[in-house]
Amino acid sequence: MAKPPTIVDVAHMLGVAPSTVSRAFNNPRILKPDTVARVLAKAAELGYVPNRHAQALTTGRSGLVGLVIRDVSNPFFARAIRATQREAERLSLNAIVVECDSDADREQRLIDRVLPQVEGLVLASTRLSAARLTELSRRTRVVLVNSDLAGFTRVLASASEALDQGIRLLAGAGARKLAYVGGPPYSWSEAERWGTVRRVAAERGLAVTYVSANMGTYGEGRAAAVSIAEAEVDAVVAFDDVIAHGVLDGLTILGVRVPEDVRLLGCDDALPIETHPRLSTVRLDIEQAFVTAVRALAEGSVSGQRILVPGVLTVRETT
Amino acid sequence: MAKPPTIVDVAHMLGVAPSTVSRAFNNPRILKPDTVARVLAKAAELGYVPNRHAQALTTGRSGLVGLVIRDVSNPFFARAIRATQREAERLSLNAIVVECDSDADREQRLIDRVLPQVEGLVLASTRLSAARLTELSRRTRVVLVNSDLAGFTRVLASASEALDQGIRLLAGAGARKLAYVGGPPYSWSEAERWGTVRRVAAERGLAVTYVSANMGTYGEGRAAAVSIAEAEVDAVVAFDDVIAHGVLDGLTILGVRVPEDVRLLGCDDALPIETHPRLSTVRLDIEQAFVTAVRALAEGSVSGQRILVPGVLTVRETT
DNA sequence: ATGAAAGCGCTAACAG
DNA sequence: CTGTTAGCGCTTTCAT
Repeated sequence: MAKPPTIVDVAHMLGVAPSTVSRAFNNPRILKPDTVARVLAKAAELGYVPNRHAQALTTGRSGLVGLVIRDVSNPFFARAIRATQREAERLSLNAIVVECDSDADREQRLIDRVLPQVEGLVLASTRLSAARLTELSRRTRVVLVNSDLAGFTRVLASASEALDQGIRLLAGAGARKLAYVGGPPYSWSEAERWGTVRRVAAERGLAVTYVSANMGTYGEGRAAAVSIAEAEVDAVVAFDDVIAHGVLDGLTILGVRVPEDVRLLGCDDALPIETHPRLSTVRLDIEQAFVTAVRALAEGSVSGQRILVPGVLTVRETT
Repeated sequence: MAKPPTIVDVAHMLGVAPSTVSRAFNNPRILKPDTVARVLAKAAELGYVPNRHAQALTTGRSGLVGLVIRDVSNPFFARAIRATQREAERLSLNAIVVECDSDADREQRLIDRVLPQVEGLVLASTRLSAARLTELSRRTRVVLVNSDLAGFTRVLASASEALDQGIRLLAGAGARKLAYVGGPPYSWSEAERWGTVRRVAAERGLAVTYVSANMGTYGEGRAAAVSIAEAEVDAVVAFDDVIAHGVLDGLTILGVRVPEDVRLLGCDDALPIETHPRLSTVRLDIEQAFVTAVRALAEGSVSGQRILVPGVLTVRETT
């Protein structure tokens, strides 16, 4: 692994100053076009590539953003990672992905570790307290996704409107008793979804049973099917698709037919596989949300604005 | 965002040399314990954190490794990302994740972009040619996962043995005609799995039909069910679980019962959800594979060794 | 339009 | 044990 050529090597070979080489890359317009061409040609010939560490040291810009998520195995985050990376790429940035397991202390620790290398952080469904976030935002740029804290720039992938539509659809089909299978407590998404379900159900005069699936796993969803069957509801709204599929499987095992006996609505639409019957869900525009977040980071707008990205109701076979 | 304190600030406040502060962090044993304590205390008081860009510039070590994968939405890679990140964390490294869509040119381009910032690269199922990889390995450390190129350090998550067992199980249960639904062509995993299926089938005197699912999607698996049903096989081995579930769904739609009419075996065991009936599969030790890869990178062993990590047959309800 | 020189924050000889 | 002194490779005034 030979030591790569530096800006000085290129300069010497051409009999120009190192600063000229630097300018050929960063500010070519102030140079004579011919000079730029010669520098670029020689650089290519030598295989010169700017040393990002040196650049970072002088400019303070590392070209890195951090993406902090809870759980890589949740398909929601696959779409999040992809969108973040694509947008970063477009902005000549790279993304560091950090998984923190819904554990605030671990999250803080990992953030402290990446902090010195990144230009900014996208925090998805963070568990950090407002105080810690305020402290953090003094050290780096921060954009929140799916956390609604005033004062911070935040992007919210909202299911509310689509969920409203979905419940009206359920009610229109004759549903009178509803179950909502909730996800991670204290998260903004959970608050929004449960809030919407409760409100719309009340408006329509539907009864609602709350069943919890705190960790948001498939197994919890399947276990929840038991209480759901006991409650004799006509429809189930699940926090997300993973839970919804658990419920679907659990219900099937118990001999409850979907959608004939019970209708089922999920949320996210991120699974790499479908099932039979195909799950009706709220398709969240996760890509849009994370692209927006990365852009806000890059623009460095300390705007503190609140951006809502609505999902759309996607009716398939379980409603 | 105030400018953070530097090593010089800490040194001045204590009346010691900057190098002493540096040593208190990097080589405390050569310092008087009392000195170390004073430096660390003052550093903590000022909120001093080493500037990684400066460190990277002087030492040449950025504390970053790159993980290059094909497709974040494939659950295989969720386990890969998690394992890589955990092991990196343990080694005081951070991981940059890059998704390249099974496209060699895009892969090369993205690699060139991260190259200047990383200490090494883990390439999972790379599409890069041996020539390009050789060229790459002159510029940075490279460890391959699921690519078997002599001369490179490589870790292979092998399904062969477990698949062999699985097929014998299928044959023991009376299967005579087999279908194999293949995944991404030219990949090592595909070659290994298809090779094993063909070999073991021949040994046992089973007929084998090859059906392809090049992109490895659920939809292709479901589509493949048609040819599978036509071929009137008794058992199906799928390249991975995503495809297997597509096949399962497709077969169900066609009225073919699993496992009563056709038995089904997947590979990977990485899905965040289960289905009904639960899929029998080969559980790959993806964590072990990527942990090993990261460690090999960090150790910088230019060993070029070939490490096999076997999977285990996991019998559930479809065989 | 280009060169010279200083400095980003840190580490690593080399002294003592 | 600790201080002094050079850089690492690049950008950026300030000159010319």
